[in-house]
Amino acid sequence: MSIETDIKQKKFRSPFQKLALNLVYTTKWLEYKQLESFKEYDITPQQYNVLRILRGQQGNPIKVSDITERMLDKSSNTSRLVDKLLAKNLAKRTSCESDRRAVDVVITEEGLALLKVLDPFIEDWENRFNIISEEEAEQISALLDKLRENENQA
Amino acid sequence: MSIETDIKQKKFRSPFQKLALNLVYTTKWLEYKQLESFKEYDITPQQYNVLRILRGQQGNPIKVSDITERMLDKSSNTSRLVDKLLAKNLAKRTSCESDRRAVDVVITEEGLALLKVLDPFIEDWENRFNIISEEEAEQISALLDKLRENENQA
DNA sequence: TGCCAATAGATGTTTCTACATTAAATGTAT
DNA sequence: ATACATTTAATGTAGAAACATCTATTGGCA
Repeated sequence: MSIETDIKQKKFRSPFQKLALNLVYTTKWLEYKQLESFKEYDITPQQYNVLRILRGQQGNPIKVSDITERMLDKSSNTSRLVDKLLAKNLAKRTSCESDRRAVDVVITEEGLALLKVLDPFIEDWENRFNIISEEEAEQISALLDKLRENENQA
Repeated sequence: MSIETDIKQKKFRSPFQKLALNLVYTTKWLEYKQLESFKEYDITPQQYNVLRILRGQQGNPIKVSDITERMLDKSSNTSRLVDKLLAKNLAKRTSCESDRRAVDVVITEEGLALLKVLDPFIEDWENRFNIISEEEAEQISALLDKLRENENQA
């Protein structure tokens, strides 16, 4: 369905306004789908994001602040997210020797196992994107990067 | 900055995964910018969304359920959002005569005045999108619409 | 008409987010 | 070496979101 139909708005101030609304709308839609898939595994998209970052470390510990750097939502409270993962035995926390302020986090076997269960779900809804071509996907990505370019301007 | 740098991830499973992450990341960035602009006017992006819908009615009342239909985030609790607007005298609520379950909502002069103050901010950050062409903006919008197409599949 | 499902919106509750503050450890400049 | 700013993570708190439930009203139909 077109964004016009979805939010029942016929006219937009500009193609840029339309794009901004469409970006927000499409992302909400995407997050909602994701939330739905994850619900039965009792994990939130944010927690999943952290888990995937941990897996990406391939066994190496990573500091809480470095997790934050890699997150999609950098304003989220990583410390408490890690708490949640600990409570479910999906991650381990050990104090960092080289810097005793820092805390090292590692994914557990249980965490890896959960990701393995979730992977097909994720791939499924990523594959839905096949409705557009790989080139188009790359192109949108590049344009999105461009939109964020003048971040520190004005 | 490229999404690779922003989330410190060099490789993606596919251009589709990269796009999915970029969509979420870019929208978070956008919402954060918006939140920042609105903060000094003590209004949230959601409340702003409702206010704009009310203004779009050009003086005609609109039911709470119809507001929800037009919102970007349809899962939000419109009833309480309207409460917030009432508390700030930005909207009025009257019971609907034809259906006593329903509630009619109208924007106040104060609400219109606030929107008028906010408009330039919004236009400013929409105009940043000028970094891409109008055609490109339209094209991304169209592709986003396409991505949401198979909503009810699988 | 009377019954029951459906709808509209309000409200209760738990969890999460945003933001500020705190506490400990480290870096740095004198 | 000491003082002070900075960094790192945890925590406190107010407000918001997510989700279920409740109440009132309406619509449909036997």
